[in-house]
Amino acid sequence: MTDILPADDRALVDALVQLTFAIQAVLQRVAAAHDVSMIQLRLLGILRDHEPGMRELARYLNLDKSSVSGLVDRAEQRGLMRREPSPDDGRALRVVATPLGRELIEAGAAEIEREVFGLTAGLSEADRRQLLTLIVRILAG
Amino acid sequence: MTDILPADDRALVDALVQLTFAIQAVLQRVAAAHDVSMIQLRLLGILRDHEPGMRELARYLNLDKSSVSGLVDRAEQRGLMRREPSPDDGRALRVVATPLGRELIEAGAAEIEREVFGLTAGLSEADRRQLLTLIVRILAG
DNA sequence: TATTGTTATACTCTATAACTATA
DNA sequence: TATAGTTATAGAGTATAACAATA
Repeated sequence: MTDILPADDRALVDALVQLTFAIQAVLQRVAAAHDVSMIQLRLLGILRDHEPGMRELARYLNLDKSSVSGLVDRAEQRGLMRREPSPDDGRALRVVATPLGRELIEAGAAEIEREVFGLTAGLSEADRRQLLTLIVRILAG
Repeated sequence: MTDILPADDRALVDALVQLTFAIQAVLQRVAAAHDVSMIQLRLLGILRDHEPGMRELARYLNLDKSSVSGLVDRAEQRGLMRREPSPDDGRALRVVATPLGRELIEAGAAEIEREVFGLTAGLSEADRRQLLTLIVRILAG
Protein backbone atom coordinates (compact mmCIF):
# COMPACT_ATOMS: atom_id res chain seq x y z
CA MET A 1 0.00 0.00 0.00
CA THR A 2 1.61 3.24 -1.11
CA ASP A 3 1.75 6.56 0.62
CA ILE A 4 2.14 8.71 -2.44
CA LEU A 5 -1.48 9.82 -2.75
CA PRO A 6 -2.96 12.54 -0.57
CA ALA A 7 -5.38 11.17 1.99
CA ASP A 8 -9.03 11.60 1.14
CA ASP A 9 -10.59 13.11 4.25
CA ARG A 10 -13.93 11.46 3.72
CA ALA A 11 -12.29 8.09 3.24
CA LEU A 12 -10.47 8.53 6.53
CA VAL A 13 -13.67 9.43 8.36
CA ASP A 14 -15.50 6.50 6.80
CA ALA A 15 -12.69 4.16 7.79
CA LEU A 16 -12.68 5.44 11.35
CA VAL A 17 -16.44 5.04 11.68
CA GLN A 18 -16.36 1.56 10.18
CA LEU A 19 -13.57 0.60 12.55
CA THR A 20 -15.72 1.86 15.40
CA PHE A 21 -18.59 -0.38 14.36
CA ALA A 22 -16.26 -3.38 14.04
CA ILE A 23 -14.90 -2.86 17.54
CA GLN A 24 -18.32 -2.16 19.01
CA ALA A 25 -19.47 -5.43 17.49
CA VAL A 26 -16.69 -7.22 19.38
CA LEU A 27 -17.66 -5.54 22.64
CA GLN A 28 -21.30 -6.37 22.05
CA ARG A 29 -20.51 -10.00 21.34
CA VAL A 30 -18.33 -10.40 24.40
CA ALA A 31 -20.95 -8.76 26.61
CA ALA A 32 -23.67 -10.99 25.20
CA ALA A 33 -21.49 -14.06 25.76
CA HIS A 34 -21.59 -13.17 29.45
CA ASP A 35 -25.27 -12.32 29.32
CA VAL A 36 -24.85 -8.65 30.11
CA SER A 37 -25.31 -5.48 28.08
CA MET A 38 -22.42 -3.38 26.81
CA ILE A 39 -23.22 -0.65 29.29
CA GLN A 40 -23.15 -3.14 32.17
CA LEU A 41 -19.79 -4.44 30.95
CA ARG A 42 -18.51 -0.90 30.76
CA LEU A 43 -19.78 -0.20 34.24
CA LEU A 44 -17.95 -3.27 35.54
CA GLY A 45 -14.85 -2.09 33.71
CA ILE A 46 -14.92 1.10 35.72
CA LEU A 47 -15.31 -0.83 38.96
CA ARG A 48 -12.18 -2.77 38.11
CA ASP A 49 -10.05 0.16 39.19
CA HIS A 50 -12.45 2.44 41.06
CA GLU A 51 -15.05 2.48 43.81
CA PRO A 52 -17.01 5.44 42.52
CA GLY A 53 -20.09 7.10 43.90
CA MET A 54 -23.27 7.22 41.85
CA ARG A 55 -22.62 10.75 40.69
CA GLU A 56 -19.07 9.92 39.66
CA LEU A 57 -20.36 6.90 37.76
CA ALA A 58 -22.89 9.06 35.98
CA ARG A 59 -20.10 11.39 34.91
CA TYR A 60 -17.87 8.55 33.68
CA LEU A 61 -20.68 7.02 31.67
CA ASN A 62 -22.15 10.33 30.56
CA LEU A 63 -25.57 9.36 31.90
CA ASP A 64 -28.07 10.93 34.21
CA LYS A 65 -27.76 9.84 37.82
CA SER A 66 -31.23 8.32 37.67
CA SER A 67 -30.13 6.12 34.77
CA VAL A 68 -27.18 4.93 36.83
CA SER A 69 -29.52 4.11 39.70
CA GLY A 70 -31.33 1.70 37.42
CA LEU A 71 -28.14 0.19 36.01
CA VAL A 72 -26.73 -0.46 39.46
CA ASP A 73 -30.10 -1.79 40.67
CA ARG A 74 -30.12 -4.45 37.99
CA ALA A 75 -26.44 -5.31 38.35
CA GLU A 76 -26.86 -5.56 42.11
CA GLN A 77 -29.82 -7.91 41.67
CA ARG A 78 -27.57 -10.10 39.56
CA GLY A 79 -24.92 -10.09 42.24
CA LEU A 80 -22.33 -8.26 40.14
CA MET A 81 -21.83 -5.26 42.41
CA ARG A 82 -23.09 -3.73 45.62
CA ARG A 83 -23.65 -0.31 47.12
CA GLU A 84 -21.70 0.51 50.25
CA PRO A 85 -22.14 3.57 52.41
CA SER A 86 -19.44 6.17 51.98
CA PRO A 87 -17.29 6.55 55.10
CA ASP A 88 -16.92 10.29 54.55
CA ASP A 89 -20.30 11.47 53.40
CA GLY A 90 -23.60 10.30 54.80
CA ARG A 91 -25.37 11.08 51.55
CA ALA A 92 -22.96 9.24 49.29
CA LEU A 93 -22.38 5.63 48.31
CA ARG A 94 -19.49 3.68 46.93
CA VAL A 95 -20.24 1.12 44.24
CA VAL A 96 -18.04 -1.95 44.54
CA ALA A 97 -17.72 -4.99 42.27
CA THR A 98 -18.45 -8.33 43.92
CA PRO A 99 -16.16 -11.32 43.29
CA LEU A 100 -18.69 -12.49 40.71
CA GLY A 101 -18.61 -9.13 38.98
CA ARG A 102 -14.85 -9.14 39.07
CA GLU A 103 -14.70 -12.59 37.51
CA LEU A 104 -16.99 -11.48 34.75
CA ILE A 105 -15.03 -8.36 33.89
CA GLU A 106 -11.65 -10.10 34.06
CA ALA A 107 -12.84 -12.79 31.68
CA GLY A 108 -14.58 -10.26 29.44
CA ALA A 109 -11.55 -8.00 29.30
CA ALA A 110 -9.31 -10.90 28.32
CA GLU A 111 -11.70 -11.85 25.52
CA ILE A 112 -11.91 -8.27 24.33
CA GLU A 113 -8.15 -7.98 24.31
CA ARG A 114 -7.78 -11.17 22.35
CA GLU A 115 -10.52 -10.38 19.85
CA VAL A 116 -9.65 -6.74 19.27
CA PHE A 117 -5.99 -7.60 18.93
CA GLY A 118 -7.10 -10.26 16.49
CA LEU A 119 -8.52 -7.53 14.28
CA THR A 120 -4.96 -6.36 13.74
CA ALA A 121 -3.77 -9.80 12.66
CA GLY A 122 -2.86 -8.49 9.23
CA LEU A 123 -0.50 -5.86 10.60
CA SER A 124 3.18 -6.20 11.30
CA GLU A 125 4.68 -5.35 14.64
CA ALA A 126 5.93 -2.08 13.20
CA ASP A 127 2.46 -1.32 11.84
CA ARG A 128 0.95 -1.86 15.29
CA ARG A 129 3.48 0.45 16.88
CA GLN A 130 2.67 3.08 14.32
CA LEU A 131 -1.06 2.63 14.79
CA LEU A 132 -0.76 2.94 18.55
CA THR A 133 1.28 6.10 18.17
CA LEU A 134 -1.29 7.66 15.86
CA ILE A 135 -4.27 6.77 18.04
CA VAL A 136 -2.56 8.00 21.18
CA ARG A 137 -1.98 11.30 19.45
CA ILE A 138 -5.63 11.49 18.43
CA LEU A 139 -6.81 10.74 21.94
CA ALA A 140 -4.41 13.29 23.38
CA GLY A 141 -5.83 15.93 21.02
CA MET B 1 7.03 9.97 19.42
CA THR B 2 9.56 7.25 18.72
CA ASP B 3 9.03 3.86 17.16
CA ILE B 4 11.92 2.10 18.82
CA LEU B 5 9.94 0.32 21.50
CA PRO B 6 7.92 -2.81 20.78
CA ALA B 7 4.19 -2.18 20.83
CA ASP B 8 2.38 -3.21 23.96
CA ASP B 9 -0.57 -5.26 22.78
CA ARG B 10 -2.78 -4.27 25.66
CA ALA B 11 -2.01 -0.62 25.10
CA LEU B 12 -3.03 -0.95 21.47
CA VAL B 13 -6.31 -2.62 22.38
CA ASP B 14 -7.03 0.01 25.01
CA ALA B 15 -6.28 2.76 22.53
CA LEU B 16 -8.55 1.22 19.91
CA VAL B 17 -11.41 0.85 22.38
CA GLN B 18 -10.98 4.38 23.66
CA LEU B 19 -10.97 5.68 20.11
CA THR B 20 -14.18 3.79 19.52
CA PHE B 21 -15.84 5.49 22.46
CA ALA B 22 -14.64 8.89 21.30
CA ILE B 23 -16.10 8.38 17.84
CA GLN B 24 -19.33 6.92 19.19
CA ALA B 25 -19.63 10.01 21.34
CA VAL B 26 -19.43 12.16 18.22
CA LEU B 27 -22.12 10.10 16.49
CA GLN B 28 -24.29 10.27 19.58
CA ARG B 29 -23.90 14.02 19.82
CA VAL B 30 -24.69 14.62 16.16
CA ALA B 31 -27.76 12.39 16.37
CA ALA B 32 -28.95 14.18 19.49
CA ALA B 33 -28.41 17.55 17.81
CA HIS B 34 -30.97 16.43 15.25
CA ASP B 35 -33.20 14.94 17.92
CA VAL B 36 -32.87 11.36 16.76
CA SER B 37 -31.18 8.30 18.21
CA MET B 38 -27.98 6.83 16.81
CA ILE B 39 -29.86 3.86 15.45
CA GLN B 40 -32.30 6.15 13.63
CA LEU B 41 -29.38 8.09 12.15
CA ARG B 42 -27.80 4.85 11.05
CA LEU B 43 -31.07 3.73 9.53
CA LEU B 44 -31.29 6.98 7.58
CA GLY B 45 -27.69 6.46 6.51
CA ILE B 46 -28.68 3.20 4.89
CA LEU B 47 -31.62 4.83 3.13
CA ARG B 48 -29.22 7.34 1.60
CA ASP B 49 -28.09 4.74 -0.91
CA HIS B 50 -30.70 1.99 -0.69
CA GLU B 51 -34.42 1.32 -0.69
CA PRO B 52 -34.35 -1.85 1.37
CA GLY B 53 -37.13 -4.09 2.50
CA MET B 54 -37.75 -4.64 6.20
CA ARG B 55 -35.91 -7.93 6.23
CA GLU B 56 -32.92 -6.45 4.42
CA LEU B 57 -32.89 -3.59 6.91
CA ALA B 58 -32.92 -6.05 9.79
CA ARG B 59 -29.93 -7.80 8.31
CA TYR B 60 -28.01 -4.55 7.78
CA LEU B 61 -28.66 -3.41 11.33
CA ASN B 62 -28.31 -6.85 12.86
CA LEU B 63 -31.71 -6.55 14.51
CA ASP B 64 -34.84 -8.66 14.61
CA LYS B 65 -37.41 -7.74 12.00
CA SER B 66 -39.86 -6.81 14.75
CA SER B 67 -37.36 -4.29 16.11
CA VAL B 68 -37.08 -2.76 12.67
CA SER B 69 -40.87 -2.52 12.46
CA GLY B 70 -40.80 -0.31 15.54
CA LEU B 71 -37.88 1.80 14.32
CA VAL B 72 -39.57 2.46 10.99
CA ASP B 73 -42.90 3.12 12.73
CA ARG B 74 -41.41 5.89 14.80
CA ALA B 75 -39.35 7.32 11.96
CA GLU B 76 -42.40 7.29 9.71
CA GLN B 77 -44.45 9.11 12.35
CA ARG B 78 -41.77 11.78 12.35
CA GLY B 79 -41.92 12.08 8.59
CA LEU B 80 -38.37 10.85 8.02
CA MET B 81 -39.21 7.84 5.84
CA ARG B 82 -42.13 5.94 4.41
CA ARG B 83 -43.05 2.39 3.52
CA GLU B 84 -43.89 1.73 -0.12
CA PRO B 85 -45.26 -1.48 -1.54
CA SER B 86 -42.75 -3.55 -3.42
CA PRO B 87 -43.52 -3.71 -7.14
CA ASP B 88 -42.32 -7.31 -7.37
CA ASP B 89 -43.57 -9.00 -4.22
CA GLY B 90 -46.96 -8.48 -2.66
CA ARG B 91 -45.64 -9.34 0.77
CA ALA B 92 -42.66 -7.03 0.72
CA LEU B 93 -42.12 -3.31 1.27
CA ARG B 94 -39.49 -0.81 0.30
CA VAL B 95 -38.44 1.74 2.89
CA VAL B 96 -37.68 5.12 1.36
CA ALA B 97 -36.32 8.30 2.94
CA THR B 98 -38.52 11.36 2.63
CA PRO B 99 -37.01 14.73 1.67
CA LEU B 100 -37.04 15.60 5.37
CA GLY B 101 -35.18 12.40 6.21
CA ARG B 102 -32.73 13.09 3.43
CA GLU B 103 -32.09 16.59 4.70
CA LEU B 104 -31.43 15.25 8.16
CA ILE B 105 -28.97 12.60 7.08
CA GLU B 106 -27.13 14.90 4.68
CA ALA B 107 -26.66 17.48 7.40
CA GLY B 108 -25.78 14.85 9.97
CA ALA B 109 -23.26 13.16 7.71
CA ALA B 110 -21.56 16.49 7.04
CA GLU B 111 -21.32 17.18 10.76
CA ILE B 112 -19.96 13.73 11.45
CA GLU B 113 -17.36 14.15 8.75
CA ARG B 114 -16.30 17.48 10.13
CA GLU B 115 -16.21 16.39 13.76
CA VAL B 116 -14.53 13.05 13.25
CA PHE B 117 -11.98 14.63 10.96
CA GLY B 118 -11.52 17.20 13.69
CA LEU B 119 -10.36 14.45 16.00
CA THR B 120 -7.33 14.07 13.75
CA ALA B 121 -6.45 17.74 13.95
CA GLY B 122 -3.14 16.94 15.62
CA LEU B 123 -2.00 14.71 12.76
CA SER B 124 -0.06 15.72 9.70
CA GLU B 125 -1.27 14.90 6.23
CA ALA B 126 1.27 12.07 6.08
CA ASP B 127 0.02 10.75 9.43
CA ARG B 128 -3.54 10.69 8.14
CA ARG B 129 -2.50 8.82 5.02
CA GLN B 130 -0.72 6.29 7.18
CA LEU B 131 -3.69 5.97 9.53
CA LEU B 132 -6.09 5.42 6.65
CA THR B 133 -3.82 2.75 5.22
CA LEU B 134 -3.60 0.92 8.51
CA ILE B 135 -7.34 1.02 9.17
CA VAL B 136 -8.17 -0.11 5.67
CA ARG B 137 -5.90 -3.08 6.18
CA ILE B 138 -7.61 -3.89 9.48
CA LEU B 139 -11.04 -3.69 7.91
CA ALA B 140 -9.93 -5.82 4.98
CA GLY B 141 -8.71 -8.49 7.41
C1' DT C 1 -29.11 26.17 50.16
C1' DA C 2 -26.50 22.74 47.71
C1' DT C 3 -25.42 17.98 46.95
C1' DT C 4 -26.18 12.84 46.72
C1' DG C 5 -29.09 9.68 45.56
C1' DT C 6 -33.87 7.49 44.66
C1' DT C 7 -38.47 7.17 42.70
C1' DA C 8 -42.30 7.97 39.41
C1' DT C 9 -43.18 8.39 34.80
C1' DA C 10 -42.70 8.12 29.94
C1' DC C 11 -40.40 6.95 25.95
C1' DT C 12 -37.07 4.31 22.81
C1' DC C 13 -34.99 0.14 21.72
C1' DT C 14 -34.86 -4.77 21.66
C1' DA C 15 -36.17 -9.86 21.41
C1' DT C 16 -39.57 -13.73 21.44
C1' DA C 17 -43.74 -15.65 20.11
C1' DA C 18 -47.88 -15.66 17.67
C1' DC C 19 -50.14 -13.87 13.90
C1' DT C 20 -51.62 -12.34 8.75
C1' DA C 21 -50.91 -12.27 4.00
C1' DT C 22 -48.54 -13.54 -0.03
C1' DA C 23 -45.40 -16.76 -2.69
C1' DT D 1 -44.80 -24.81 3.36
C1' DA D 2 -41.88 -20.82 3.37
C1' DT D 3 -41.22 -15.89 3.40
C1' DA D 4 -42.25 -10.75 4.47
C1' DG D 5 -43.97 -8.22 7.69
C1' DT D 6 -46.84 -6.81 11.99
C1' DT D 7 -48.50 -7.07 16.69
C1' DA D 8 -48.53 -8.27 21.64
C1' DT D 9 -45.73 -8.55 25.36
C1' DA D 10 -41.89 -8.00 28.36
C1' DG D 11 -37.72 -6.07 29.76
C1' DA D 12 -33.47 -2.94 29.53
C1' DG D 13 -31.86 1.62 29.08
C1' DT D 14 -32.55 6.53 29.20
C1' DA D 15 -34.10 11.39 30.64
C1' DT D 16 -37.02 14.68 33.32
C1' DA D 17 -39.14 16.05 37.36
C1' DA D 18 -40.13 15.62 42.04
C1' DC D 19 -38.57 13.91 46.22
C1' DA D 20 -35.72 12.63 50.82
C1' DA D 21 -31.65 12.89 53.41
C1' DT D 22 -27.35 14.87 54.45
C1' DA D 23 -23.81 18.63 54.11
